[in-house]
Parts: sequence; C-alpha cells; structure tokens
Amino acid sequence: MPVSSPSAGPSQVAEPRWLDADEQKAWRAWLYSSLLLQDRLDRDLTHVTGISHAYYEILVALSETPGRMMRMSELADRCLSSRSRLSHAVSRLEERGWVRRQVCAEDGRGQLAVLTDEGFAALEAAAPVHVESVRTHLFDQLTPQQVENMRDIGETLLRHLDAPTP
Amino acid sequence: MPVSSPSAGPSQVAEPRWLDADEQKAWRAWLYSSLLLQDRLDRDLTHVTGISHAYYEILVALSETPGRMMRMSELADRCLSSRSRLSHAVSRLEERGWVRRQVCAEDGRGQLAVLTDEGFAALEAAAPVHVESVRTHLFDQLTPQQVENMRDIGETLLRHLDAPTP
DNA sequence: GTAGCGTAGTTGAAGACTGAAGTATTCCGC
DNA sequence: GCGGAATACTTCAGTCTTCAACTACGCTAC
Repeated sequence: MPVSSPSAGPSQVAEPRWLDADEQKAWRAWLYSSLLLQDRLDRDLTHVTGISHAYYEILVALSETPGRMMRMSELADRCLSSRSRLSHAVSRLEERGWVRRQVCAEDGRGQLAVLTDEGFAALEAAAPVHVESVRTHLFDQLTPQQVENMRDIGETLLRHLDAPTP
Repeated sequence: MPVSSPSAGPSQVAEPRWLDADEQKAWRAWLYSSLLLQDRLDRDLTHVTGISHAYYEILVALSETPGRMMRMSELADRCLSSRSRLSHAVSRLEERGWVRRQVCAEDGRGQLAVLTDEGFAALEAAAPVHVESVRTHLFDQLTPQQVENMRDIGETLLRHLDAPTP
C-alpha cells in the first residue's frame, strides 16, 4: 500500500511522512473494507439481476429526476463517471432498451438520456435486491454510532475531494 | 443507489427494508467518498509514477516478504485480486522487468512471483508519492478521533466480509 | 503404475474504462 | 452575421478485468 518505507534509507526530496503502525492499520482496514464491500455489493446485484452497480446508479439517477431524463454531463457527474464512460454505458443500456437518447431542445449539442418504462421496471425489480445487500453487508454490521461516524467521515472527505484541486 | 423505493408501491416478496433518509445520507457519503478517494489516489500515483495502485499493491506485497517472493495464489489473496487478474498483471510487470516468475520448488504446480531489483527501485521511487497522497487526501483531513473511528468501522466490516458466505 | 480427482496457474475472448482526438453546436465580440 | 473559442458529446485505440475453458502437476487408492 501507501505505506511505510520499503527500505529504511533516507529519501531524495523532503523526507516522506511515512505512516506509523496505527495509521497503516487504519488505512488498510478502510481500504480493504471499501474494496471488499463494493465488490460484494456489485456481485450480489450483478449475479441476481444482471445489472452492474455502475448501470444501476445510472438508472437510479434517471428515475429520481422529473421526466426521468437528464443531460449526459449532469448524469456523468451524478454517477462519478467520466463523459466517455457514461457515453459507453448509456449505449449499452440503449441496447437493452432501458434508456434512450434524445437531442436536447434548448441546446443542440446536448443529449438527454431518458429512462424507458422497461428501464424503470428493471430498476424496480433490482432495487429490493440491492437494498437488502446493503443492509446485510453494511447496516446490519454496524451500531447506530458507527453509522453516524461513517457518515461524518464520509462527509468530511467529500468536502475535501469534491473541491477541485488547484 | 441502493436506496429508497423507486416507486411508492408495495413490493413482490417480503417488503424490502428500504433505507430512511439518514441511512441514505450515510451510505452515499461513504460510497462517494470511497470512490472519489480511491480514484484520486490512483490518479495521483499513476500520473506521477506510471504505476497504477493495483500494480503498486503487488510490488508492496512482494517487497514485504522474505526473499521478496510469493506464491501466485497467496499474492492474489493479499491483493484482493482474482487469480486470473493477478496472472495478467504479473505478466505486465514481467514485461517491465519488475517481477519475474519462478517455478516453485516444493510444488511443481506452483509459481513464485519474484520482485527484481528494478522492481524494488521502482517501488522505492513510488512510495513517497503515494504516502504523500494518502496523507493529503485522507489523514490530513481527519481528526485523530475520526481516524480511530474509520479503523473501527473498517475492521468491523472486514470481520464480516472476510468470512466466507455460506 | 495408473485412474480419477482436486489444486495451481494460465489463456482467450468479450466487456468495460481511460485519455486523447474527433464532430457538432453554441457563444461571443466585433 | 461571421470567425474563433468554448462546450457537449462520441469515437478510437489501448489497457484492464472477468469468466470460462484449459494445461499441468500432485495426491490417493486400487
């Protein structure tokens, strides 16, 4: 990982701020649990419904919007996705008949991704599976205090990470 | 996301245990911060050193072992990687001259991945970059109490996730 | 010793992600 | 109203990941 020095030797520029043993424990616990949880949730969902978590997020985002449609860029931001990635994903969802593209009336450059009725139905079928998975692997494991702490940490990190870096 | 019901309608099987508003906030904060942090750390590292976080983990794992070598399966487990994924990755690292494969003496079926001196040097160069990134985006943002909570939550989840599911 | 089975690891094809380059449209100043 | 810059999105080529074969070796029992 990030980690302690691979050797004990001094380093080239300013001496790196290596992690001490406790920091490493904390960092690895966080990293591994994140990776394993994401993986587990994605596999649960994909295995049962055939919808990956990435696709699921797109469907959810669209479903929550008035008219069940959204500009491609806005949707990409909402799903923490690059434009390119979203464009590919929406093409796949179009092939499944769950989303269709529509030129944006106000801006001829823009496209709207629109959730179809089939897409909405697929989402309705998948949602209970996913929520159960999140309950089982996350909320059922944590005390209310831990959930509150998790939110606090998450929001703290988000305030930092969302801000564009200079 | 996982989430509240896409419609308000009742559901097919046992009524799903939907997340309430606070739970959703907590869940999304956790998920988004995880994704953004991983993404940021990976980009920082890849951009500066040309080593992705996945490859970095492999090099670190090997470097921490006596003889700087490890069985493929053990390495895969350690890196939360599938056998296949690790096998491909090690092939790429071999092309870079950072790792080499060696048949395992005790078990003719097995292979050892061995970190070369060039690989170790690459890791030594990358480590300060990565640790600085982890400091900046994670530890510098959190209070000692939050770090402790993060570790507590991570370890709690790991105890659940590491256990094989029946 | 060899059949049958399990384990270790690799491979190949298909899908997904990335960054850079490409196309189309709008915005802006003159 | 027109040239140039900016914006919105897509496409391309390359890399990574996954899943399902597949190869090769070891173990056990006959």
